[in-house]
Amino acid sequence: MTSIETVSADGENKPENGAGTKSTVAGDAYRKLRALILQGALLPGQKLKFEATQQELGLSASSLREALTRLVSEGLVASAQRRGFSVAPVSIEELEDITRLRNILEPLALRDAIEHGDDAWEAQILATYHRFSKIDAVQGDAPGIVDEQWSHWHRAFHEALVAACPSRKTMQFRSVLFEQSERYRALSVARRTQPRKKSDEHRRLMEAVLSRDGDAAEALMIRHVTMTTEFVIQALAAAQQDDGGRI
Amino acid sequence: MTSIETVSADGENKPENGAGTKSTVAGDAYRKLRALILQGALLPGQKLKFEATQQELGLSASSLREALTRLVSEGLVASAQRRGFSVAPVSIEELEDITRLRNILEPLALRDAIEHGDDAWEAQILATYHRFSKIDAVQGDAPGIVDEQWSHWHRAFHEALVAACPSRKTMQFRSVLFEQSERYRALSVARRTQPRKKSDEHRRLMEAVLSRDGDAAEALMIRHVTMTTEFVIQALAAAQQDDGGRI
DNA sequence: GCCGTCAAAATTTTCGAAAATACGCTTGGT
DNA sequence: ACCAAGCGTATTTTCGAAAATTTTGACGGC
Repeated sequence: MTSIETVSADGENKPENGAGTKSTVAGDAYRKLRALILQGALLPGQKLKFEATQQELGLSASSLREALTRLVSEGLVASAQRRGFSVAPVSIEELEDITRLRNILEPLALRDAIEHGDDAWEAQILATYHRFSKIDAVQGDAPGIVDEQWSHWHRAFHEALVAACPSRKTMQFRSVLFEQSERYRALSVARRTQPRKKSDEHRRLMEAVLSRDGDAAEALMIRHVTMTTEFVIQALAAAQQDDGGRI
Repeated sequence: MTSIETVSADGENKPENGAGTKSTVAGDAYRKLRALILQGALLPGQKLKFEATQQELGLSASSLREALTRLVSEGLVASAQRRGFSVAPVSIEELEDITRLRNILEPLALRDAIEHGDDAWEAQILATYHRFSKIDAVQGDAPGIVDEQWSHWHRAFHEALVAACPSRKTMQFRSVLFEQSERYRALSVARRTQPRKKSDEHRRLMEAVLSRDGDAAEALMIRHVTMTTEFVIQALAAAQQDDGGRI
């Protein structure tokens, strides 16, 4: 048995692993579509017509269907039987639901990681934080722009924090929820009118984790997740007034 | 917007809804395969060759692929890139992982349900418990037989208990974990040598829930989940000695 | 005798077109 | 003028075969 494909987000498959990666058409489509949805390029509710989507990604119906099926089970795409697929709708209620569960699973994973983490785990946290903080510091304060690099390292950092958690299931669910949250954040960023205000939440979180202070880490994590959601809700609510609820 | 297909187990789609159900080939295959895996007819690790599986279910490669993809994301099937699919392997560690998370999510959903449940919810609990208890009382004590009816009403009862929980995400994850647990239980039943000993756990659980006693319900639920897992582990460990770990 | 290489066979993955279904529009009736 | 039914079009779903990849087995060199 070689490499079992995990259900979701394996962080990032490097373009090369040994003798050249073997990607699949359906897998590529899945990742591409996921990226488009996560960065808000495809809007919630938008219909994903086969012919158009197919052409855009350059693949056959069956493969596209496979990719979409995968996204459905991750909650990023909705499927109406025999009426095709569409980008999953968003709602403040759903975001609150996601947040509530995240506030349970993230601390759970974090405490596990703190308990089991080794030197490599610590190093990885430091490394990803470094990358993230550089980008975070530089990142343009111009609203309305979804920064791919920022998202990437933000995710990598959060992933690194909990990477030492030995529970596969917890990690899996956590990852799905994180992803869903990210979509909301991206949507709110795209609609944001005020510049983002930077914070040192991530640094403090990292420090608590590295000093193996479970209680502090949990508190900071919950605060981080909760506050992020609050900002997102504000931005979405404001945008919705202009939109007339278009998203 | 009519009916959005949910990610997993909608309990059971009735054969008729209004003007005749519209099933899809891929969806049927998905349900059929899932049933086979859950009742242990397909053994863990077993390769799911396309030609054979396709013929058995009578469908094309693409549709089968779609069904398998769905099962992968529910953790019942494993996919090795370009080397096809196989029934997800089992391990005591995984079962313990599943159990640990279930012991968090089930009580969470249960407390929510107790808080929000209305008369219809109570009625449904009573109804499904009635069906379940009848079958549970009669059920042959002969080991080695997986009773479809028992499984069905057992699941329905547990689903009914938490049905009033308003958190979609919690319900979704709970459902996935319940399903995975069921597979382990089925596998242990098939290998069980001693007759099952009946208990009144379910009745007491129901009573606590209906009397809206969250603490008692939580305690009973955790006990139920934990003890079930312990039995399963015992049976699997015993069987593994004979098998030489074949499953 | 063992290892690496190459080709045949088995298997999975992908495609492009056919079948099935839903949608919208016109038409005919009241 | 309004509704229903029927028909053509748009769209999704399914199929069966082609393409790509892995596995197997045999051969020849070391």
